[in-house]
Amino acid sequence: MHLATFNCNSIRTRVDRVVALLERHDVDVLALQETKCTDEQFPALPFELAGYEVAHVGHNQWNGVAVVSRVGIEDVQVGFPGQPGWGDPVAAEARALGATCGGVRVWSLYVPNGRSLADPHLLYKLDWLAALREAGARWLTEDPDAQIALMGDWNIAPTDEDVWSVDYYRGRTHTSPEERAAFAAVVDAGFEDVTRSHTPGPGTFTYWDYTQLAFPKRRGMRIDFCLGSPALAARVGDAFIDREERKGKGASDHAPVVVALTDT
DNA sequence: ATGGTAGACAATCTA
Repeated sequence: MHLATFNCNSIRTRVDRVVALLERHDVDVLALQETKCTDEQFPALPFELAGYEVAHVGHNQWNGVAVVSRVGIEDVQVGFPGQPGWGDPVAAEARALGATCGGVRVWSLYVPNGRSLADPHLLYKLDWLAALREAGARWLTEDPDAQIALMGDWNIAPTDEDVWSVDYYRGRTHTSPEERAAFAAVVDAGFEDVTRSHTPGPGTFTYWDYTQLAFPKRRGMRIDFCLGSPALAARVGDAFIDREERKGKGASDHAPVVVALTDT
């Protein structure tokens, strides 16, 4: 079975490319982030014609996450327990969607960006990750054998290897000790980055800014991950980053990450 | 020259 995660940066703009990558990589379950549309606006038909079901949550032009599956979608859950909100009035954003697909509890996650180290949005990001850690720890307490895949855009580069320049990101978000600690806490709760050993760095990235020719200059970050529970991690046979998808006109600023699971 | 690119939506906001 193949799992994948992709920050598509607008599903309406890129639906044909996304369906094509499902077929190109024989993907069974795809976690999408930044769909940038409401549930009504989500273009489900192209996925259904390709044999997939879709679960989506989107409130407006920002955020939006989905799970796309051809191995069933059960127990769809919008948001995780304790997920902090944002805005005025404070409300949960469309940043987390869970669904059970082919026996795997898949979460499509779009971690808040943080914006800058002095911005309240960074505290929101840290709270959000702490709450996710608590929820994840509880899921594992309830069922230590659960196959859980926390997939998405984590907006954190966990190590210095995961950015093109340590100096460039000093004083910016994504590499601060606080953000890295928040990511490490999720790992400590029992979720392993299942992609890294199959996609070694340095210079291995999943995101490149649209500006300043960042992609051809190989100036990127590794911020998209699949964190697996022990039972899920034990099934991972391979993983890769589809860097080709970032090339050319009309690409997202992220590349998809694909994880191959062995059969149970 | 407060730049550069992309998307949603229609004056800015987000990344």
